Amino acid sequence: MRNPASSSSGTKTPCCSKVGIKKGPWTPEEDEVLSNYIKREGEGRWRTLPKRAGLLRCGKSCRLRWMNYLRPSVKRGRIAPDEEDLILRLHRLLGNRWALIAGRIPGRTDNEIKNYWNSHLSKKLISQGIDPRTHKPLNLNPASSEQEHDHHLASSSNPNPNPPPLQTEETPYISSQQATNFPTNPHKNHEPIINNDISMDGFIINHEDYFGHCNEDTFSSFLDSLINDNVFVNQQHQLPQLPTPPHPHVVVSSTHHPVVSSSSAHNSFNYSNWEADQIVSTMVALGDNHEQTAAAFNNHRTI
DNA sequence: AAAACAGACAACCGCTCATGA
DNA sequence: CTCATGAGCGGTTGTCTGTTT
Repeated sequence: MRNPASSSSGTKTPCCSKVGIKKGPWTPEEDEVLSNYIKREGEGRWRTLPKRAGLLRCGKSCRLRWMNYLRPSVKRGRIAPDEEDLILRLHRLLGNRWALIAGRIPGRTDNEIKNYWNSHLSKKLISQGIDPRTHKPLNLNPASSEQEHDHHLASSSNPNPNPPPLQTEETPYISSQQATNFPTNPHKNHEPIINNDISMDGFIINHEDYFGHCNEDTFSSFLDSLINDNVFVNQQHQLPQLPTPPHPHVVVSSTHHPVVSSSSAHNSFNYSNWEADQIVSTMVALGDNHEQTAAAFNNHRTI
């Protein structure tokens, strides 16, 4: 890991430039101190936490260590194939919104997913001829792009044609607890410019019409629906029925976060249903631009 | 056995947003 | 309304580790 004594970039001003603040990898002793303190006092007040806990770290570093490594809910180990598939689908919808994606994958952190994407999935997509940023075929040939696109989408979204059952003891897909972890403050910087009207496959989608009334819960519900594969079933070439609460498949918890019942996730999720038909029709209906979709939701959430 | 290389991932950094004074 | 502060996010860096030459 990093050498604690060395700074990665000489000219940058670190957040914790104070003398005596330790950097670099955490020791088991530091982990224990931090864990014990947070278990005792709870999370939050990160800026002052190091001093109160007796750690020579900056608050940011403590928060990161806790969130990405020490939290009891953090799941260690390899990314399972079903998790990978979910990451792929969510990335298609959301782009590099790692925190948002992580919020949908139990026990995984944004950092972990980001690392996995950069080291595994992006390369995997490239090897399949897919642009990992746009999820569209590389070297687009306008004449055959759609067909090729569909083909690649099908193969990328489900690399294994006969996957094992998704819901297992080891890999719960979306727990109700996880569903309630939907971030309350989705990051909003770096949002793309939104085309108000997207024309694709003969449809005109106006975000004012379709997303103008959406709020965060709606977006969350919508994601849940996509994950649970219950929005576009039997909807070929129809505009998506963006769930306007109350959505029949979403239980809104007391914290106003939609909850996907595990049984629902279990029973309704089926790899075959997530084949090209579903995903492609979804994205076609949405203009096949996950960033625009997500941005549209975010953009109008506050209006 | 040693060096070179590549992959994995923990950690850092700067930026943005939310909130309260 | 403005400013300061805290928190969270995504991009990037740097080190460790395993593999290849």
